Amino acid sequence: MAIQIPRGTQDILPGVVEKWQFIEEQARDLCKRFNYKEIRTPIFEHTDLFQRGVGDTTDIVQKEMYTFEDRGGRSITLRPEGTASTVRSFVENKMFGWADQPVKLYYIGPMFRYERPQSGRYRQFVQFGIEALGSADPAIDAEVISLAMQMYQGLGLTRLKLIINSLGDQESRIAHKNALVSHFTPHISEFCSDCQNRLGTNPLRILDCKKDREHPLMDTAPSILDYLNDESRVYFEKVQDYLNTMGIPFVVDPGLVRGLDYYNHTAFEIMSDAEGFGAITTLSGGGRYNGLAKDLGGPETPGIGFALSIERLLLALQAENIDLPIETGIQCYVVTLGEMAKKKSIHLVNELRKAGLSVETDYLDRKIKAQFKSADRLNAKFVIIIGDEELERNVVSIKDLQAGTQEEVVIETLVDVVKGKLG
RNA sequence: GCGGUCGUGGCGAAGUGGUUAACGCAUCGGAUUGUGGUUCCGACAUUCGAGGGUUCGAUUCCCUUCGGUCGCCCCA
Repeated sequence: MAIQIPRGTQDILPGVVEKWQFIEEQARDLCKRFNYKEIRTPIFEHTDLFQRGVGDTTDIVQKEMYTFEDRGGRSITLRPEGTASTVRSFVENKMFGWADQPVKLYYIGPMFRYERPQSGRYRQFVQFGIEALGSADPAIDAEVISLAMQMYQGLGLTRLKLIINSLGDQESRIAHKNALVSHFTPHISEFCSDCQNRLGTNPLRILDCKKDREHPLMDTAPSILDYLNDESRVYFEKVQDYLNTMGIPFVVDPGLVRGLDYYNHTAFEIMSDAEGFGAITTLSGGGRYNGLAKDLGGPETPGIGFALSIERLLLALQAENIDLPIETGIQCYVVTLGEMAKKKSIHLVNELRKAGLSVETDYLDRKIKAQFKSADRLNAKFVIIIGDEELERNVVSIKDLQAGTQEEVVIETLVDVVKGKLG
């Protein structure tokens, strides 16, 4: 039996890869406009990075990492997300000392999580993400959110829902956490086993639980928004102000809890509410992580970022019936008839390509009819016909496939004539 | 990690415990000996995901396994 692709991965083949290229171009273009520079970090890192960066209690670290020992006995992990690597690189390369601050970076690349695949979820998936390090200005939070929204809107998506929340600073978080513990503790036995564990590890996540959603204590649970200290509250208000100023609609959801430990202050998620979308409606997520650089051994540096998955973006496009303007087709197809013509065509094809044109020809010794069929299927603008008969007169024929017209030109002028026709 | 569902030619898709596994698309050849997208004719699965079992006989029944797909958990 032939070897199969590993579970949860996919081959992206011609015909679809053009969509990926288009989206990646859009992302790069967008980053250029927002002045984010690309960073490329390794696909694998030391396992410690994610344990410390993403957080030991998170599902990602506890059950989803691709971890292995290399031949030198080091514990290595395929990156499950991009922020930890980016901040590691920021610290390691002392970017905090760069002249231009804040440092604004973006990445596009594969991430790996060991999960059961389903619609919109793969074991290897591609994230496009940005990180802005070195600024604690709420305007940067708004900028990151704006870039994320523009990425989707620029591709034509409309069924978008932006949800934001504030997780507050350290002080606020502790106050809220204590309030949650005292709220849930008396009745914790009525909750699912996951939630009973969460009470000790990360009580915030109880609010996220789908199973216990109906429990009366959920609605009355203390909201983080009521525990924000003045500084955190003002910060969050400013972020909202800026979003309003830019005309970006959003909903504040105090229940929005991001699954990674490093988040504080602003957290946001963009979802699709398009019909026919799968169960997973989150298109992207992001937030602020002011303590992360320090946790990873660098100076205290504020940071914020977000990441989106290209796979889910494609699903969203499909759900909204949006076709990307993908260009297919070639400019010339060279049809040959006869031995002499074949030999001559090799040269002409090469000349046309050197002149910058996209050109294809037959390599299967097919009959004329089949060669024309190929040209048609390849969506060629022109068919250039080279036959022994023409060669004797030093000409070739050019046929415009769309118009159906055909004319003869002197061989030496072919390249110029074709270029002229293509404008 | 748990559950539902599915697995037949390049693709889509019928089908039945029994001698030749429908059909559609695509492909190739011919009608049209040097001209495409239409039409007509012809060709194209020692084989029904893999392994094992039941049976005189299995693609069809059973078990195992791998994979797709959808959902739970969680996330992008």
